[in-house]
Amino acid sequence: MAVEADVEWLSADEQATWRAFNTVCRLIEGGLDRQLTKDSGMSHAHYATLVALSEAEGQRARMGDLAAFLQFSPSRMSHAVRRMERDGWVVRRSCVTDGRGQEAFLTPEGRRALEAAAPGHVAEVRRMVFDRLAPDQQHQLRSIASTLLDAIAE
Amino acid sequence: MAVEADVEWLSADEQATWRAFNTVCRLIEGGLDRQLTKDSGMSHAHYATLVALSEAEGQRARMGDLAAFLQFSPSRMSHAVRRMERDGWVVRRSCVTDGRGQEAFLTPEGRRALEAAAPGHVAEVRRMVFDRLAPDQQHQLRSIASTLLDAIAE
DNA sequence: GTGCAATATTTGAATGTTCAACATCGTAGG
DNA sequence: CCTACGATGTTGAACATTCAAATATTGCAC
Repeated sequence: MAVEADVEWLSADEQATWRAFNTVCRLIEGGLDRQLTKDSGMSHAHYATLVALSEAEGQRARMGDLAAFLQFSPSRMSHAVRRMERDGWVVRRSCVTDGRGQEAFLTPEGRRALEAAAPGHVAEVRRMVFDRLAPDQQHQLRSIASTLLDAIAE
Repeated sequence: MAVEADVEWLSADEQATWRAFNTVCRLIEGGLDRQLTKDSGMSHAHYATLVALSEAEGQRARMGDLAAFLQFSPSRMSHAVRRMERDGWVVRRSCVTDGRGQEAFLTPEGRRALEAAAPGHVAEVRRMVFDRLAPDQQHQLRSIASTLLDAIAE
């Protein structure tokens, strides 16, 4: 990218906001990953995948839908499911109605792993986020996150 | 999902907040990484490291201080600096006052890379975050992020 | 029907991240 | 002194993520 004639730098206030926000994102994600890895042997991405499948009709979903729901790249989704298949939490089957597609199914073992992991994970989310925020901050955070999400989704 | 006796699940409101927030974090980090990689050949972590060094006294810092400032693990910091040393943006030297320590120095080449990358990065941060938020949301976000940061820092 | 672009997913290589193990140095106590 | 312990960093292996390329199938234009 060529040097723009006029880049509007961040103000001191914006910079402080940005650094705090960015650091918080990293720390929270890291904390959740560490908790899940230590207590349940799965990454946060695997946990989110299990949750998505458990909520889906018939405990199964097309790879693409799963990726779209989780906002994962197709490649990331594919690698993640392959890994989880190795662990016995998921199986892949060719889609009947579309030969190109694959469907991921949650196995009973996967459901058990999810149910075992959920309480600790939820507690950690509470500990790191909701326990710290006043009710109005919680409401503000929801509004801010939704605003950004809509904007990014274009 | 099975209900555990003593875990307080997230309310529908909390769950919506949490999913939006978590997704936004992932998308923003991913977007910044992609922009920097494409336009400047560096990851967000490398960019942050260059910024930290450029702001440090004498354009250098102890590995540990750098890691603490960026909230990186020592290992991550070490790998990142090794990689950046290979790119000629940084050099490592043994610390004079403490034989255990290493200091990372920003090279002129590293400074040039940073200066070339900064405008595009700032523009992306604006595009993804500050352009979308009303002034009061911006203020709220700073307050929320600071609150969480303080809490996580214990 | 045939050919071809679009769609759905996977694969392999490069890079990044984490964890545990290791090496080295500083320092406080005996 | 010197010994043991804590602090500072690095390394290697396992795993995760991304990008580009490959594969397979569908749907459409003709």
